[in-house]
Amino acid sequence: MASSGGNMNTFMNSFNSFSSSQFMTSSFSDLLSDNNDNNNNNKNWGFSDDRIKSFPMINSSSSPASPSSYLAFPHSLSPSMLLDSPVLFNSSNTLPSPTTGSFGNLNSKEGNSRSSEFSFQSRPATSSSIFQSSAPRNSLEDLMTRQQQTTEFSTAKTGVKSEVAPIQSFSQENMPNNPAPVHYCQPSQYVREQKAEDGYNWRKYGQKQVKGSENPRSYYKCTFPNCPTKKKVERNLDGHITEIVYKGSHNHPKPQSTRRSSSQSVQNLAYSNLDVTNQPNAFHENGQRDSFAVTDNSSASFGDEDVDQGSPISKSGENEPEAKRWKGDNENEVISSASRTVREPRIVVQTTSDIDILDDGYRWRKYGQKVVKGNPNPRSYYKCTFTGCPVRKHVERASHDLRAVITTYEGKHNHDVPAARGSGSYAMNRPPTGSNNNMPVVPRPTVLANHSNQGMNFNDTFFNTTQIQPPITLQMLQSSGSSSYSGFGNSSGSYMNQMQHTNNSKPISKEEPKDDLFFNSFLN
DNA sequence: CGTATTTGACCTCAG
DNA sequence: TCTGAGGTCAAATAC
Repeated sequence: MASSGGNMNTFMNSFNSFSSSQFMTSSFSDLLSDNNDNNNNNKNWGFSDDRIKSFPMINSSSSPASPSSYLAFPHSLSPSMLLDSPVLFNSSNTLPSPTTGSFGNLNSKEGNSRSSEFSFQSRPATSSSIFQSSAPRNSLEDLMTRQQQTTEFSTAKTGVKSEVAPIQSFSQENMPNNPAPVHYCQPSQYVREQKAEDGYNWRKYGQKQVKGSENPRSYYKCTFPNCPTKKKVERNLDGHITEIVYKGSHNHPKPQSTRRSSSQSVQNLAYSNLDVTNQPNAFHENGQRDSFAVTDNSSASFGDEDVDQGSPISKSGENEPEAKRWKGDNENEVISSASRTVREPRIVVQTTSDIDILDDGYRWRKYGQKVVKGNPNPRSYYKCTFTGCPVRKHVERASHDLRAVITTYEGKHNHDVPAARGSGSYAMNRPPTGSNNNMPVVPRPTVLANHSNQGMNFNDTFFNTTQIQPPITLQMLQSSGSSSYSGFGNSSGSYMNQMQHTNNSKPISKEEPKDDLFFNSFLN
């Protein structure tokens, strides 16, 4: 925790600003409650390396990621749902979003022919307009100011000044009622669309065969001028994305144009149309304002999913030694956003954040907790509070890295993302664009996970997503969202307590007997 | 013809 | 210091 304290602080600062204006306390509490367990401070998160990968994807054959899989989804399921789904993308976000990955990522060149397009091309104009229009104009500035006012944190590890944790928001695509028809593109077609998968435009700048994996890894950069965000995508032989890792955070809003044109000019146009002022969330890694420090939270297009994975909340200091490797260290592998590859000092954003778990946009009710073998950290179990929704998830921190959080989803939501509590606006995760800018958004899992696991055995059914999250995040959330929380410095234990507190305090529907059964079934 | 992708070489860093 | 692996560059190529 200490190591990431700086980051958390940063994030918190941002968060605080949010809380005052845009955030709903209730939302926070929800978040908090959801993440309670995540707060564990244990340092040992015994995850295998595999699990740690940022975006664990899905099996190619049945993975949601595959175009075919998507096609299989009922129309009733919006892309957002998919996104929401647990796929952590995330980090990545990024996943259920799966991958937060992003659907785009789904489009793989390899293995896919261009003939088919698989992408969510059109986003309902309505939704986008709705969300984006409401953002407060000065929110960004306000936020910045607050950040400055807030105490500066330095990252313990690096000693670097606190970085701002970019907040992500979810895109409208997650919005329920999203009328926009989902267009599934054939793999081949979406090749170029791929950039848009997560709502941003990407340019591939490299590909390499990674040792130990037969899957080629592709490297992408955000095409937005001066945007440091990068992502690497691994696809299996079938062309399905198996892993997506985002690095850095976007310093600009997502392009609004629904159709991602491959041409740069078009992209620029789209960007230019965005009202940057509405992107308050922009955080600078240094905690300073930057001309472009705006994080696109909003965008959510799809997703959310993607969530921004690319725009992770926190980041690990660029200088942070630990955060530097996204490869080698299993601990940081998934997580780490700042890799040595990052040459720009500014890139400090990590792919995922602790918050992810919290904010997949859905409401969760904790129905169990258990310490599983191999990981001293308790695993919380949550159930979607939406009536009739069978989705469950459990969250735990990696034993080896507090920042890494593994979120596993089971089933798929049979409803859209609920609106934020207490506010007429979007779910906390998906703040209205306008507001969303202000709202700290939790990055989603980067990878889109397959939601269609219902009916599977507990162990087999859940999708695992690993996220690295700055430990701070949760606390930040608590403090910002809930008045009762103590400062950052709290020990993990206190943190947990707080979390629990939150849960209890918020209105919770009665637990269903089946929950218990469910819980018991795997407990035994 | 412009833009994006491919791909081999080069760079950086951890062990 | 060397080596290997991952990440990036940039010319060539494809679209």
